[in-house]
Amino acid sequence: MAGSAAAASKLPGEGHHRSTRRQQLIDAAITSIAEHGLARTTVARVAEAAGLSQGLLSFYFDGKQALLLATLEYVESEFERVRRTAMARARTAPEWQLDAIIESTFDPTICNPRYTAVWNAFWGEARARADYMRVCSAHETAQLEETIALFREIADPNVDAEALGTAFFHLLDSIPEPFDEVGHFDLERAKRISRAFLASVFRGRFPLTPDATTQASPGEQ
Amino acid sequence: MAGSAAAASKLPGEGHHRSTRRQQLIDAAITSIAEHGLARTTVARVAEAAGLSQGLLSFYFDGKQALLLATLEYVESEFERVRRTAMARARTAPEWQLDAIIESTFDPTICNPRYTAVWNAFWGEARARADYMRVCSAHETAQLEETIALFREIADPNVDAEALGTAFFHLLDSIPEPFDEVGHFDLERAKRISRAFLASVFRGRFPLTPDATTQASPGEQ
DNA sequence: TAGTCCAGTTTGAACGTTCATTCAAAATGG
DNA sequence: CCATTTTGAATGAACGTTCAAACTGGACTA
Repeated sequence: MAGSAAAASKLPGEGHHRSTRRQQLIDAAITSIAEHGLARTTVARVAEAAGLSQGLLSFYFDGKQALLLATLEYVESEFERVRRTAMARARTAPEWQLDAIIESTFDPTICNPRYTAVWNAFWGEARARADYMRVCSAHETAQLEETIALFREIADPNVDAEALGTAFFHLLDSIPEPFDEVGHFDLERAKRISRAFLASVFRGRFPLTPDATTQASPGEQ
Repeated sequence: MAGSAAAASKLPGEGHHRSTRRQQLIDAAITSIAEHGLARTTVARVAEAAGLSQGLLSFYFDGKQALLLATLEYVESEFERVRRTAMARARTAPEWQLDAIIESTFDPTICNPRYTAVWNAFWGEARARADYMRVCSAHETAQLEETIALFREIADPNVDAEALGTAFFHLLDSIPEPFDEVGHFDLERAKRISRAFLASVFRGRFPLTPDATTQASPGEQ
């Protein structure tokens, strides 16, 4: 029966291709932003990058601004997803959680010129647009506090966990920035610097070694 | 003869008001960018903020883009000027130089919503515009290397001066970012965190005490 | 099976808006 | 009186959105 679960629930533009097309347009928006910047990203350019006509953008999104916001939200969700996955896989000890943060931050899935260009471009306009600011600042606040919490678990009482954690957060947040300057960014170098930071600040706890018996406090010589 | 050193050297639009008007337009551009963002900064808005007619912009600058680039260069030069002044005044020991960097970075002359909004907005578009990128990346590179050099002078051999210096640089660079989020930013808190970072990383050398033997410097306890 | 129908999808040109630039004319002031 | 400065409306280019028309493919009928 019900030959048409489809027909019954179908609003205009709600066919099975809908989410595919939306993602296609988001990918095209990312391409355009990475290639031409946010200011020069036009409906025509997005449509061209997607291989679709201009009119489709307003068919699948409520205008250009809605697509741009969806693009920002998509990139943010990818950042979040990769990080959550890495932290869930890692041991629960704070040292390993921090290592998972490093590994996920510089995972090429999210740390690549396309995504960092998008994040950077929106961040630059976020001051002037409440909708961008909502996404950007929620993301940064959550990650900053998560990082500081881990630092608090590790830090001696005679160092300032908030200051060190904040610096570590901004280190990871900012290193990928000069991506296109050289056209290529060395992710391994970024990880090395980040780990060197932890090793310098928490001598004895870093670098990590895969031994450890119980809670995973790694050995040090 | 020579009644006019003026007339002889005067190109069109080169009267004595020229630099005043240019600065007036730059200030208006800063106002517009801080208030509406770079994307929504139009010739009309800049002219209105300056209290001048639209046509004057193209009279004193080679179009809107030239004004925007001049605005970025002006803000960058202010950053540079305040920093250079502070470092020249401070003792030459690397600890005091780092303290001067903190003090100048969070000097309200340059660390205010207007200037950070401008810097942030241009930085967001820099990937896509070579002229913005030139200014932004030269600035950041110079300051990053200067910071790392100071860290090298202080750091033990068993810590990574580059990693720590890079983190410190990005800490100072990024803290002012969420300026408009709260509409107000606590510069004293920023300085406290920055100094706490140095004290945590270089225990024994920070916090600074005004003793020391050599040259003069401001008292602080 | 072949033919018909139709909701869903796609096109792209037309439209109206916004914007930077231009420039003839007016204003300014020494 | 004239060089310099300022005005602001006109101009044309660029852009986002709209929408009538065309197209698609699966479902239904004969």
